[in-house]
Amino acid sequence: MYDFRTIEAKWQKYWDKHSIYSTSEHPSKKYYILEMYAYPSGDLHIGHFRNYILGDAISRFKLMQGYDCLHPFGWDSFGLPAEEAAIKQGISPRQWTMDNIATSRSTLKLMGISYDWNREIITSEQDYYKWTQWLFLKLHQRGLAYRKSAYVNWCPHCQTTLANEQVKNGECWRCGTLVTQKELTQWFIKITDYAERLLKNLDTLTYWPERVKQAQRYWIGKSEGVEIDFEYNGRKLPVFTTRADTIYGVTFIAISPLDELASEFAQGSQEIRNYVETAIRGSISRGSTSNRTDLSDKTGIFTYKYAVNPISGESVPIWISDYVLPTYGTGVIMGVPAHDERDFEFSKIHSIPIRQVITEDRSQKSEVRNSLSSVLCPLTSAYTGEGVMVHSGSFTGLSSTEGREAIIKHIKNKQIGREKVNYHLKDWLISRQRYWGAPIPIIYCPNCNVVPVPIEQLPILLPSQVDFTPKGSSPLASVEKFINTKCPKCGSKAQRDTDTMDTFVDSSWYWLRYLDPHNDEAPINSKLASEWLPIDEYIGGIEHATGHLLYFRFISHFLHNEGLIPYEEPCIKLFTQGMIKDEQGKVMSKSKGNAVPVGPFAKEYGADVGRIAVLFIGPPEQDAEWSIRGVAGALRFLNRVYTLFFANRCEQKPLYFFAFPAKQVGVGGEGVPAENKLYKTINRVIKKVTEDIENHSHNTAIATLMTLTNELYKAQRGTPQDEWFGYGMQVLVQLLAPFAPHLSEELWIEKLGNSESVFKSSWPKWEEIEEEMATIIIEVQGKVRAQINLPVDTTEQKVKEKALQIQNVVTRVKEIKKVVFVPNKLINFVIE
RNA sequence: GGGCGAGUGGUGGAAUGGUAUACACGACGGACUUAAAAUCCGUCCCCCAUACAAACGGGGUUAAGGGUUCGAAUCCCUUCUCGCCCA
Repeated sequence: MYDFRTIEAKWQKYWDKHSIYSTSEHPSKKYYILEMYAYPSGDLHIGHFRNYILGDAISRFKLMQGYDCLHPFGWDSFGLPAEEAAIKQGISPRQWTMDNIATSRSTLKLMGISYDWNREIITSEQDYYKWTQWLFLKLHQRGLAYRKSAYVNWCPHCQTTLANEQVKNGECWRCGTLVTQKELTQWFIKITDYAERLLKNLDTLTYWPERVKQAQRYWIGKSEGVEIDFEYNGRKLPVFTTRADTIYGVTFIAISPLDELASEFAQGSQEIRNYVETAIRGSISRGSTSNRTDLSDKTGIFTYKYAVNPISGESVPIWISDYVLPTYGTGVIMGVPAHDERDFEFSKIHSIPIRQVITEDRSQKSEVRNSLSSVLCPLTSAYTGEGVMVHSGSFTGLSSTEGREAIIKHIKNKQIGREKVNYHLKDWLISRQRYWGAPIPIIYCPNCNVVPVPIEQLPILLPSQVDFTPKGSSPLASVEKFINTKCPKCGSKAQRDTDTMDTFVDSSWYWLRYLDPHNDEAPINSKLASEWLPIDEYIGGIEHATGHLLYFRFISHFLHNEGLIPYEEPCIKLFTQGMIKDEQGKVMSKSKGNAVPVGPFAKEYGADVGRIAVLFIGPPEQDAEWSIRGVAGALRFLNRVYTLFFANRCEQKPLYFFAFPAKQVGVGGEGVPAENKLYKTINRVIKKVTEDIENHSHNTAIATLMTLTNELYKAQRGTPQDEWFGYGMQVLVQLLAPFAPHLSEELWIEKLGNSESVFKSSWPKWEEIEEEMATIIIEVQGKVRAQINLPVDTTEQKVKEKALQIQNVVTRVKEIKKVVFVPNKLINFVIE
């Protein structure tokens, strides 16, 4: 067993000393490879590690291909767990955070990840969050940060508000507590201004996984429709719908309990008041603003009020129901039970009439009119498809499409409505009532109202002596020294905003800070941005599809708009790696207690073994089960590679003395023995491994290297020694370097006698060897019966002749009906 | 409920229209060893095959069933199971 402890420590030191991973000041052929940075919650586990090792293999591969790589790392170090730890353990959040960073950083170093540590960033340090505050001010300056009072998602456990993207199935993304609604005045970022571009640009992201793009499309959720003004008591009651063609099927109006009108109705009736209050508290159902709730438990209450349908002139009852989302459309919906599933359910529960006004299209419209009676049969479920309008006044007989157009025209003429586009995407709520985050740089002045902190006064520092115990308001609110300040405009006594920013603000722009992390003049260096952007490849978890990756794109669009960066879209290729699960199939995480920490693992088995084990486990985009069994295989493989370098496995005579004359090494050398079997294998391996790394099929790349190792063992046994053996050894070490860098470096320098790092060597090139012979499969009726070796490009006639000489073939073939011939591959005789 | 993805040996997985099961794990056998571990070498889908054994023989097999094709793990349809996302 090779001594990985000595070898790994030795080369890590060597790489450090020779600054092998430091980034070029100005790249000539750049490759910006980025892995999602980490939240420092203790030590890293195998699940995190998979992400970094993937990126590291690619980065080293690109390095050897002659790219100037930018491969940085940093810490997403603001956030709740630091505060919780502080409350429990009594150490300061900053201390806890910095300790965790130190542990995790040393683990990454132990695993030999090729980060340029000079560019490390820590979002909770003032030299970073100063610029997060700058970003907020910039957004504010452009009118994209605004304050409003609204019902917002509130996590009772974390005692803070949450963005829509942080509510999963009505539960808090961090702690799983049921999210309720609370009315608060908060800061929002107007991401909806960019909704259209964020949506449209998805089509240009060729190298993003389809499922991420699809998730973002759904999340942005564009729907084109109309707003139609119903009338209540002389007031306009606009409703949004994408199905104006169903307007004659409206049998009720439903408004959200959070709507103003609902509270107005509540004042007149104890019963309604009770309902509205319960609904708001969220105890009736999962009252998140982002989800229309379960179909099964739609509650509601009739108000005994009626609205007028402006097109049919009918009176329709007004209901209050919690299945109406306050934030979607106008917060008021027209209920068309015959043609909307949710309305149908609601009608069934509350015995509201159902009226069908669309019938399936039967191309002959006259036939439709004749069969109107059939429409009167009660529906057993909503018909949500398109069709032909019936019972729709003067619109009867039009198709859904024609009907929508006609109705739009009609409401425009009569000024009772307008065309409207709606999005599911909502503005980004960023205020958090917690301590460990970037303070919002806003001052409230009794005279000047809301005043942004002037940029030159940044950073607004987090005070250190604070009571973090959650009280439902920000811990900063009780720090007199922090809140009391002077108005930057008029100089009178004023108070600071006491909330901190969502940590997703920090992570929306960190990838830009890596370009020039120590710049204290500006957050972003535009010149460097033009040299390094866009990110060539970004690697991270799929769970960020509609959170981070949306904010990340949005902020990139915004900064592009500001002329600070050259591209709208931040990254060309996105790779989402699968999760690591335990043997019970549960996702590995610290909170579940099944996390395998990387640090102790590396000390016991070695970094290279861990790297190979993780990469060989399966296709990187798929989930994988972590098992210690895979480690044994990785260890055995690396040991076999190492042992290959010692004659008869006695550690005296290194084998490199077999040497490989320079003129023969590589492509197109004189007298290349193309007929040599080992030479052919080597070239096939170079090609396969190169292509596999490019496609991120690291598992099969390693399998191919195992095959090469096995072949070299066979060659080593053979006598006389194969003259290409030495070349094979050299190639093996180079191809292995991205995966097992320490061992490769050891063998490259100490055993192969090179004077410079293997990462300074250039990636082996392969020669396409013209095969002289081809193996041709012989099939009868599509079943394999034989195979023969023939010179390449043998004609169909010749192959046929040869094939029919084979016993196994000729006995089956009597009358040939057809012959399928694929040159150099296959011949198939069809007989019946 | 909707959308997307997956289902291949004892296990992780390879093969994306042309020799199914590469590579590894594991198991078994052999070599080495006083012995063990380690290491090296080899065997391992099912049936024909119920005396034992058996391939350079035949047949079958990629969740189940059907279809397209000279030829399907791969493309299409139906069903089942699992996973993720959205409701």
